[in-house]
Amino acid sequence: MPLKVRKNQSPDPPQPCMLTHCMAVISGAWAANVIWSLRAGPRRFNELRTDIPPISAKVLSARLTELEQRGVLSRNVQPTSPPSVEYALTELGGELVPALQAIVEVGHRLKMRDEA
Amino acid sequence: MPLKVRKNQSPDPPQPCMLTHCMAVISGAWAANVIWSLRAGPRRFNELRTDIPPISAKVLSARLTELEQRGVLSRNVQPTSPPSVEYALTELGGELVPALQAIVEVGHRLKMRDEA
DNA sequence: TAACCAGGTTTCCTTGAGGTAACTCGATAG
DNA sequence: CTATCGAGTTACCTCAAGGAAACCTGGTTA
Repeated sequence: MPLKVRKNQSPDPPQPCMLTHCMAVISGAWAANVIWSLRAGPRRFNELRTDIPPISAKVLSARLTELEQRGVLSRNVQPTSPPSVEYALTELGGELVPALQAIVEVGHRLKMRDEA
Repeated sequence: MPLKVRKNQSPDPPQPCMLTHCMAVISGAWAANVIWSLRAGPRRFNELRTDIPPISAKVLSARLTELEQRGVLSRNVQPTSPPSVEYALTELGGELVPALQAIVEVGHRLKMRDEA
């Protein structure tokens, strides 16, 4: 007798793929690191580059553009000379920080565990 | 005068790359979906396949192996015939669920916002 | 005898994300 | 006049993660 496929009890009312869609917000290389770097306040392009050493200008630029379009962060050109550009988390973007924090904490404890 | 690079105020004491390391726990295609599908209880291989329709057996298998090695989920062979295999979140793995939940909520609100 | 099941593994192929390096631009400092 | 800076582009390449499809194993049922 074939095993019967149990209904998944997870309440997933709105759309089945909400998660996939929402995870896309922080997808792409270094996206989480960028958010992480901005959690204590605005940073300029080159500051982010040195915060996240192995990131290339191209990818940082791409990620910043995406995250801005998605409403996670804002881009602010200062009229200095040479003009400098400050990136900062939006209000909604800031709410991702505790989530990342939680993931870091679990990751940390998983590491503790398998070092023991 | 060159702009001075401000020190990043983010408290990042343990290691600078903790975040990168921890995010790797949920990296790989469909990893978050697998965790999400297990949040309401154990599921079998083929149940997960139908929970997450566009996933291939190969990738699901790879992801389950990784997540098990990382301590996020457990694999339990039931001595039925044919043997069936149940996957379930570990205690630590379960703690990722609220984090994913938070990301989903922000994603949802970002979507609301740019539909308006 | 043949087909089906669960739970995978293997092979092969493709694609697109990411890395590197060089270049741009306008302003300013030496 | 030329080098530097901040903030990016652009062109090019590569390679490993994923997708598709076929196959496997041991037991069961029709």
